[in-house]
Amino acid sequence: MSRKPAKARSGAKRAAGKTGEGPDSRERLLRAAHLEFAAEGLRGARVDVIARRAKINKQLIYYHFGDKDGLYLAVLEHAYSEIRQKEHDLHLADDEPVEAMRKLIGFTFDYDAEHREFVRLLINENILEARFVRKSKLIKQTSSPMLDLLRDTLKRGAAAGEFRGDVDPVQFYISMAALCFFYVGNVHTLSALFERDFNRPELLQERRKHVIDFVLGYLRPEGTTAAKAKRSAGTRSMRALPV
Amino acid sequence: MSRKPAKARSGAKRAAGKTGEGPDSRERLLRAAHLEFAAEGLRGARVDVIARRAKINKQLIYYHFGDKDGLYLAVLEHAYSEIRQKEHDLHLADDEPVEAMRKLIGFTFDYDAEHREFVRLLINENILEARFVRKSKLIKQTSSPMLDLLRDTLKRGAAAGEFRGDVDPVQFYISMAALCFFYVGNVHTLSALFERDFNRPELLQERRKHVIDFVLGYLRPEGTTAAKAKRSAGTRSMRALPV
Amino acid sequence: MSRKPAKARSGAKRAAGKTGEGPDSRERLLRAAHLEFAAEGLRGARVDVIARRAKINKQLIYYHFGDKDGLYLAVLEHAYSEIRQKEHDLHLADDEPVEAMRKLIGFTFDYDAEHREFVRLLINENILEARFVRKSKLIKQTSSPMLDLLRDTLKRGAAAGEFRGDVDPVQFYISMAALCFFYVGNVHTLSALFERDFNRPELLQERRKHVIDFVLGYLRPEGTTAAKAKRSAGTRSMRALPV
Amino acid sequence: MSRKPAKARSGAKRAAGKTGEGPDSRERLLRAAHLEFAAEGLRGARVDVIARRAKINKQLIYYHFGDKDGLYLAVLEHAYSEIRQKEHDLHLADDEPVEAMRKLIGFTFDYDAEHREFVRLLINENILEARFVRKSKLIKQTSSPMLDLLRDTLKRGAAAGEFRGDVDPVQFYISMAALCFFYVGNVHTLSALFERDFNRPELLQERRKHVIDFVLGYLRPEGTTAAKAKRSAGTRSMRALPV
DNA sequence: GATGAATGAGTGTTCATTCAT
DNA sequence: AATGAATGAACACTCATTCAT
Repeated sequence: MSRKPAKARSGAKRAAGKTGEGPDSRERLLRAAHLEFAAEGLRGARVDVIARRAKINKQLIYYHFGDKDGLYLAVLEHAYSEIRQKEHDLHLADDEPVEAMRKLIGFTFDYDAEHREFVRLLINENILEARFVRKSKLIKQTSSPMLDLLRDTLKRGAAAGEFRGDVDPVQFYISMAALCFFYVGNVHTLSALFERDFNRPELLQERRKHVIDFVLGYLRPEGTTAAKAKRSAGTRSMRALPV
Repeated sequence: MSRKPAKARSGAKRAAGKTGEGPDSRERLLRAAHLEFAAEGLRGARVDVIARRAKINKQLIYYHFGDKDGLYLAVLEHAYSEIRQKEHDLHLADDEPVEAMRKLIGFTFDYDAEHREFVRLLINENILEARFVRKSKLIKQTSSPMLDLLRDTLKRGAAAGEFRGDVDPVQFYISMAALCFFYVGNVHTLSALFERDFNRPELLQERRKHVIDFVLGYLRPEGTTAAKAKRSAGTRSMRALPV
Repeated sequence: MSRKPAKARSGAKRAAGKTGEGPDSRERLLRAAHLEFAAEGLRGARVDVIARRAKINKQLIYYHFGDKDGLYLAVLEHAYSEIRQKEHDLHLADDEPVEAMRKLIGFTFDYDAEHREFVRLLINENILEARFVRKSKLIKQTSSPMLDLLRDTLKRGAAAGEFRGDVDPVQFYISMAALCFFYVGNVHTLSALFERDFNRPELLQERRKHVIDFVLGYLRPEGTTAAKAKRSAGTRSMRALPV
Repeated sequence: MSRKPAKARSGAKRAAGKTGEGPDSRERLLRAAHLEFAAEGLRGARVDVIARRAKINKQLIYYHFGDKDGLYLAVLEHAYSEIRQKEHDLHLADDEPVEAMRKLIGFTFDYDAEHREFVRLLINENILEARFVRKSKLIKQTSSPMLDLLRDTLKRGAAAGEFRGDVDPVQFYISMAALCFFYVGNVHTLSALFERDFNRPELLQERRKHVIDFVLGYLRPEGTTAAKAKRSAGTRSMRALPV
């Protein structure tokens, strides 16, 4: 890592994807690096291990990405891109506010639960004080649409008398993300302290339900019964809002 | 060739505290290690750096703690102990439910915000899959009292008609911890994505208020106005529930 | 923290020999390691010293042999291979029994005397309780032919009435090896105790003669005069039977 | 070892033995050191391990023996002394030549077989090029009587027509020692190569018999039948001639 | 694109030895 | 005589990176 600065080749090429190289060594490399960086962190990850896992020669990493940092950034951008792509396919604006919110929370939870390497990657990026996210325009550009969407949903819900009216969208977004993310990210210490395995499917579902319940419980307008907010807490798979 | 890590010394002595040996190198060592492990993780932390910061000879680390892992475990246990000690001094059971809850949330948030190294340590411990927390009886033993206390507070609040009655204490605890912890732990990526500095004092206070609001909003019994739950959101510094 | 030794490279290549890479760093490495291990033992040998002597980068040792143990094993196998190779070129079976035996003893003595590092290596390997010899199939496989040859020679000699008939080949081999090996291996304490330098050429020759005399003296069939066994005790350089 | 030269306390005291200290910490220390040095060699032996095994404080070693080398020398001298003491109690001169020789060989073999740590110590001392034996007057002084005794026995045997007359006592001594010592010292590689466990009691006895047979076979005067030399090859426990 | 060999700067750990009491 | 704490100098091994082809 940053022992001697080298110039990364890629750039435009990186975005362009495969240029007809072997089967797809670049893809394999990114995948292997993603797993290794998630599991070990930037510093902990070993270039040799990544190369071995991707079944490529170590030098190729330097050829493609300049250095370890370059590879890490590529992995991070790739991971964000993937999510944004999936988000693009969702149409939350078409749903009613409560239903949209339910979907949003459920999807966020599910995505975190099913993509622990991604959660790990974000945790690691915070340990690095977001050094790479800050560097990447690509990543930052894609976060505003989701906030706009959330703001709109909250507004529609408040107008319909289904949500309370004093909700700050940014704080709300952070809270919702927190309720999902924290559980997945801290599952090991939680499991150790409470002496149960929070990764068991039943407990995951229990948590999922609780999170939806928790968020909708907060969103209730003053004087509203919670009962209404309770039906069909299990709707799944829509859209994730990564941190 | 394999080298076998030796066993660490002390134990009883460790708990007994300083024996009057001047500037107390052992204390300095733990403090320096805490900071280094929090900043760099177990693997990333450098034994040399810790020794230099503690102004002791590197070998002394091995003399006192056996190896790097031993030092890490000691730091972890020390960190948990410190909090438990502080908890012991608080008397949440003496307060009314709503007030107690307010204090609890406020303190949790404040503790996380003021002890980022501790938050980091826990994040890192999760990256290690809680390998060390699981190993430590000391740490696990001290988690149950706090859960009992929380359970009791929720029960009292529900009985008084101030809290909803269907709250699972464990899930609730995790959620409350999440709302505080996540903000501190992920402040860098959040700041980068939303392009503002979430560490600024005003934003910290705004978050603090939001978290209390969010939790109490959820706790409202059905049909209750949120207004009541809003007064005096600023009570500070009581008790933290670390993960 | 535990570090796991990596696996060594090559294998086939190792046997294949140099690939034309100039001064052949691998060869130099083995030679340097042989000397260092012989002089200092496995534990006492210093990787840095070996690297310096071989004029290569220390890391290369790990690249080629995995770890210090791997290098030691390679040296051991290389040393045995060399001898076996030399043995292959000798044709003891073509000689008359007494002459063959004389050659065999002389060569064993000479080889030990001229390859003290090899003697040292074996001594060291015994200190290690033959941990590496036991591990190596290569080494074990090549020991049986020489035993067969010895058995055959003894049989031929007995049939011709030149050797006694009750000789156990294994015990005999050990005894012959002992008479040569011990002198070389313990030359320093022997020299100190008897206050003379047993490494002086005349003393070496005296010993050589004595050993041949001793063995042939034992081999005499009952009732035979020793005189016959005495002629031409000086034949040299044929075949060594290392331990 | 020789990192900073320190002055050993002992000297006269060392020879004088205990001066009324604890139970016998000095004895325990020597015994523990003997085992550790035999097993690991001078360099390989660990001062901490010795201290732990002897159940004394590490510093005491430095108090008593100055440094590691001093302790090693003390162990070596102690080991030699012990044997000389035992030798003193034997009265080989009283036996008939053949019987005396038989006893001598048997005892040498038995002593080596039963005191492998001593064998190891000597091997190690040779690796050190007899640096310490050479330094020690005590050790050298005690080797001549045994050579005189051997010379006398050979002379008596030759005069009686029971031994050949051309035997060099020094070479003979070395050969006899070799036949015993080598087997014990190289038992591990021998066992590995011949794929049997040469430490098994039956094989030890077989070897013992062979060695006596071998030596007496050599000693036969010209024209003598071996049969005579064969009776009662099993007499035991008399006197050892260490190297 | 792709590869094997090579390298310098660490990195955790060990060890004999000394200090202060 | 005895002890716990402290230290400097190694030491085996690792890792990101570059060279030559």
